Amino acid sequence: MSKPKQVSAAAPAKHDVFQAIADPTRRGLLQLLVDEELPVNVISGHFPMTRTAVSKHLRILADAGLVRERKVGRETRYKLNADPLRELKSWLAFYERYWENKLDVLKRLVESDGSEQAEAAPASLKLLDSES
Amino acid sequence: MSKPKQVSAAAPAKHDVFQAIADPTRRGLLQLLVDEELPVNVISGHFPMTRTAVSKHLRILADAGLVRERKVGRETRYKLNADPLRELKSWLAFYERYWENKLDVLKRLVESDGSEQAEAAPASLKLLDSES
DNA sequence: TTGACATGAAACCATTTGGTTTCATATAAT
DNA sequence: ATTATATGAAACCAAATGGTTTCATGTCAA
Repeated sequence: MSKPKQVSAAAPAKHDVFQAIADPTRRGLLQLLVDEELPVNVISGHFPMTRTAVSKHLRILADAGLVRERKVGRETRYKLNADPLRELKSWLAFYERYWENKLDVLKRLVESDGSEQAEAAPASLKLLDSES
Repeated sequence: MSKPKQVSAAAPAKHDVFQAIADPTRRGLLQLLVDEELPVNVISGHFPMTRTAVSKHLRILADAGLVRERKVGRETRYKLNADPLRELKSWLAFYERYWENKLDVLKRLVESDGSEQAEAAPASLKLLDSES
């Protein structure tokens, strides 16, 4: 009886987000549903495959929490739920410092010889806030 | 006339980065190689599978450009190359507004003065708690 | 030179994946 | 009440995936 009603957060994530976004069709689905809630019928019209196939992709996305479904009459409408992408973001964040090579250059500069003048740094320093 | 034909030449990406990071073992590999260049032998010691299996994962990562290999004597050493993750980052960036803007949802709600329909308010407010 | 070590390639296998077609069910429309 | 629509579930299938074992090759050490 007690239907937990799927509140917020804590998505069970039977399919993890990494796997969910691995498929290009699925990424296309996310993009399509980014600001519109659409029924399966309409959604599948955008992809070169069966409605059933699209439906299965939607299920995988739903399992990963990336999409929310809502029954309206005889149709099921889906819309994006970007929340689980936060996990991706935090995973990515860890690696960001490893592609900002300029940052490493600066770091080496600062760490390896602190005795020298720090005046050479300004140009490099700008790179530190690279991202908005 | 001379077709630009993939100017960058840096990212052949036979395997795309989305698929490459979909596998947990592969993500583990990236983490392991984050600041150390290691030979296959040592790398495989960290995973519960055959050296050959690890080697194949490394190949997939290499194909996606996420790892660089270098032959040293009779061993092949691998190290992280985070650069291709930029693609992921930019893909993600597009979706960021769809989770950051939950604040905006509230803002819109408050600003519209709720004169039309206030029933949605409590549900929306709940979404705010999902903060990392 | 001979033998041990490090590795990738190949052949093989079980499971998962992405897709299809067919069928059942619930809701809308006539 | 009957028919049409929207959808998911099931059964099925080919290809990809993740793994294994075996083998060949190149390099280091004795």
